[in-house]
Amino acid sequence: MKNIEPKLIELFKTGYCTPQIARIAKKLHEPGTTIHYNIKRLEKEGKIKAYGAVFDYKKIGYGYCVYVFANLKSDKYGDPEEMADKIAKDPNVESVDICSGDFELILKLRTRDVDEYYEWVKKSIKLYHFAKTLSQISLKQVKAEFVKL
Amino acid sequence: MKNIEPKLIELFKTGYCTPQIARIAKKLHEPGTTIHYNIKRLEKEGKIKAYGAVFDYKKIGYGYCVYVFANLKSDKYGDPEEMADKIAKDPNVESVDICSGDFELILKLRTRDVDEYYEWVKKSIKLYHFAKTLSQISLKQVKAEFVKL
DNA sequence: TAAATAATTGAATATTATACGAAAATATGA
DNA sequence: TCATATTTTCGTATAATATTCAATTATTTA
Repeated sequence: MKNIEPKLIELFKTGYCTPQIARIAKKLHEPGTTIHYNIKRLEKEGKIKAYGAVFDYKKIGYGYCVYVFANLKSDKYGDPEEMADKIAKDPNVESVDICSGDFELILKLRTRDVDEYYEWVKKSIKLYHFAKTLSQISLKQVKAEFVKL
Repeated sequence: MKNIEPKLIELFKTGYCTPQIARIAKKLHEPGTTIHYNIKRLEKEGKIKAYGAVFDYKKIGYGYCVYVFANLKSDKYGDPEEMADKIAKDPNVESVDICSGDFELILKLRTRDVDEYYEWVKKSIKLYHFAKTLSQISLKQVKAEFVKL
């Protein structure tokens, strides 16, 4: 068939969704126009970055979830933001945080399985100038993106 | 005024949003009804758990972000899922993962500031039977929930 | 290969978001 | 304090959108 599913999943990761004003209006017992006004303000102020879907990652072939703690090589050590921005573009990376302590970066990574994870690590050591990484594999994802799984 | 904003933020954390079928149809050059059908199937199969918003957490008063690694006390050590489920209900907790290694649990926590974080820790040690915790404070959130911040 | 099941699609309908304007509430400044 | 400006609320009208339905086509199953 047309196999629209993967395209939808890609679009829904960070967008192509919108608030249900009518439902919210009923729920909060306020006029729809008032809800509309308040939402538009939230968006204009930049408080809302995007509307998207939360998936059952196991069911869409991203069941393998790893937290990666990374050190950058000395040439990039002083400027973790440059690498962080580059890593943020990686479609397998759900989150990127810059930290103090033993590691400069904390990543949350989603892949299909161990094999894909291994491929990712090999690629990333070069690409992102990792000096050392420590990984913590999630045995069970109980909650993600504020949604109970 | 009515101060609808906090209510909206609460609703948008895990729901009250919906796909934009018309926009997707245009983007993918497919009929709206086909898009509709495929989305409904994704939902029925449980591949999509929810539609919600991603925020600029700093702007909505949740700018302090901490990764918490936790050990459970011996009485709960053998059954981390029970505690994980309880922690998952915590509105400050964005994610909960059960892990192997030095710590059983990895949490991602969002609070207004250090003070609120400290209050959370004090509460949680008792409430969630933590034996030991290690915290990693995010200095800068570069990406979260697949959205570049 | 026949029958059953699943997926695509257009037309009709129901629902929903949005634009607009008026009124109310709040903030600002002398 | 009062007048004025700005922000927020909200009803009505309209535009846009999702959804239902039924027919057609494609795919799977036996």
